[in-house]
Amino acid sequence: MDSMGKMRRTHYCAESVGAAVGEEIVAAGFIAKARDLGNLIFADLRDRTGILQLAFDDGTDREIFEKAKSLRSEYVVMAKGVIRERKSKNPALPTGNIELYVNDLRVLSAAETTPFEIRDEVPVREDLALTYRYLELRKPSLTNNLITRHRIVKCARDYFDSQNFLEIETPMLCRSTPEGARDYLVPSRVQPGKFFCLPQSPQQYKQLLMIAGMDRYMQIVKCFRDEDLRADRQPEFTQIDLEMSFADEDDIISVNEGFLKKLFKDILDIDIEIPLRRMPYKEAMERFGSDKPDLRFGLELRDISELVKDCGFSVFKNAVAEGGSVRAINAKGLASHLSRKEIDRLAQFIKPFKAKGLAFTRITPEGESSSYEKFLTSEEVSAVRCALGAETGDAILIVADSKNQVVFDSLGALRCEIAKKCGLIDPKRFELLWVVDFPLFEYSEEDGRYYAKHHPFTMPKDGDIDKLETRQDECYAKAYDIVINGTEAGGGSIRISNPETQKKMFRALGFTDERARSQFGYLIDAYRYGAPPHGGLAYGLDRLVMLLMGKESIREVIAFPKVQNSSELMTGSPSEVDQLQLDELSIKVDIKD
RNA sequence: GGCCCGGUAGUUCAGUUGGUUAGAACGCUAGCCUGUCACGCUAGAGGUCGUGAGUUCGAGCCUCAUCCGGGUCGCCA
Repeated sequence: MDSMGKMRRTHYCAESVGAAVGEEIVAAGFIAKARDLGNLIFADLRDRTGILQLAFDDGTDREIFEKAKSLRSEYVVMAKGVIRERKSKNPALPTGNIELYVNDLRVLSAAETTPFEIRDEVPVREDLALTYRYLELRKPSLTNNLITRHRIVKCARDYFDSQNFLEIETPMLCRSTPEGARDYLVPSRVQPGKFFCLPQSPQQYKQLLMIAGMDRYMQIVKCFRDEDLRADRQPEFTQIDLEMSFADEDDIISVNEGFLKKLFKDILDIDIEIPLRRMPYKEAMERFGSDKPDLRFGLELRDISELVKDCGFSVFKNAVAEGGSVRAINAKGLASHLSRKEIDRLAQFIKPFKAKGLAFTRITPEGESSSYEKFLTSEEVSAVRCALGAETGDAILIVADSKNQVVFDSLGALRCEIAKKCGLIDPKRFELLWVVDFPLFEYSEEDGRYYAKHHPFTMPKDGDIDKLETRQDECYAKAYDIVINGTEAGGGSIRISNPETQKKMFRALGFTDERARSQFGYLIDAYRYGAPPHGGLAYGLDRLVMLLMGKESIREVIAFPKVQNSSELMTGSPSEVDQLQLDELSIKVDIKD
């Protein structure tokens, strides 16, 4: 093995295009690929910026040439040489017109054959890749994801700094509060039997920072939720968290539209039009069956309850009679994509959303078929078709249920599934919108009580404050979500800053004064000493990066992600700990089967 | 906790109705090669078919259990 000695890098690989032909430079990195042609050797040198081709030939010093012959993939080297034009260019490579004609080569570290090839083109089983994540991260695509993530974080810091936000850190060891996601607990050694929890978000601290007069706060902050994982969910994730004083909904939204505009310009060179569209929650549900609608394609829902409430198809009739609805999607021009077999598959697809079935009509040039029209009068059939604008080539898909939520959930999921399967989504397109006017409460039939849809500090709409304790189902919230391509990228609300309103809110949620005081006493007290009106928003940074990079999984934009059972395969966490550690923390483990 | 999909060479995969010695590509090793860049050519090594039971004359293939990974519903104020 060689040592670097006094040799130091002068250029990153991709930067070498800026060097003059004939200039002597030093580059360093990993050997991506060595090609030995006999008396001519090429080696692709890779660093985080890209590839630079190293060249050795019969003009090369014999000792260096022999060393070059020994190069294998992933060897770590430092190479000094002269930039020269290539005899045969490679237009696929940014540095494809030049190469480094090496006159000094230091092999700094050899490498065993890696468990998988370090190439984007070769897919690797995910658990294997994650076990050797440090190798997978060498792949240019993964490297690029982390670089872009860095640029997004920097963009956020720069923008919010320019808008007078202060970045302030909040504690990672917090007080546990029930409701919401499960907490990760941290035992206190000095107070046996007591626990900290890791923050699900710095929500209460940032509100207290407003009361502290910090005026505008932001933080790039890790958050923790002990819930099951998904493609877009990790138990630890990062938020761009912010809060501002003397602000109402419009102020928060407009500051953030400035951020989003800069973000899309800086990262993707896309000009997004602001102000963004705003859509009330109710409209989002009725048109798209979702509170995070993907607006890159149509397939909107239509309520046909009125048209079929008296029809001869009992499924439709009963759904309406029992207080639910019958809603339809016209899959315009997709009848040929949606074969009987495919429709059967879709009927299975919506089962988890509790839909009992999927009614359909296919209108193809070859003929028509329908699962329900035979039960309807010809007037009813044409009324439905007319309402949906159905014509030859279309397929009508209908879900009926006595619970509207079931209809929304299944059709909402269905329209996304159809769009994905039929290729209706342009991957280069970005559709951003604010979903606003959320209900303040959510009723849990299981528990027989209302829960805060957002959190218990969310300000009701002006005018709804008097209804808090009597008509919970009619109360709306000063809350808003930023939705990008059907993904909730962030959300926030205006907070209650009046102690009287907060008291009402707790009562509406069924909290006794004592329970509110024991859980949130410090916060209730704080609002007694002067609180500016304030509100804020938090982005899911990982999701934002994933969306901007067009990635399918959040794991692709996190350096060391966890897998579905929340393990980290590389280090093997979580793990058992030494009995001494447990004893010191007064913890007894009792595993139930 | 439920449902669905997957696990075969270092990697990505194929493997017919259960039937001889389990294949391919890439990678790896060795040799040749002066313009390659998915280099080319020649030769070679490399397999507990995730694991454990069971059915069978015979299991990569069928059954059961289990482990690992992915997707999803519940869950995520």
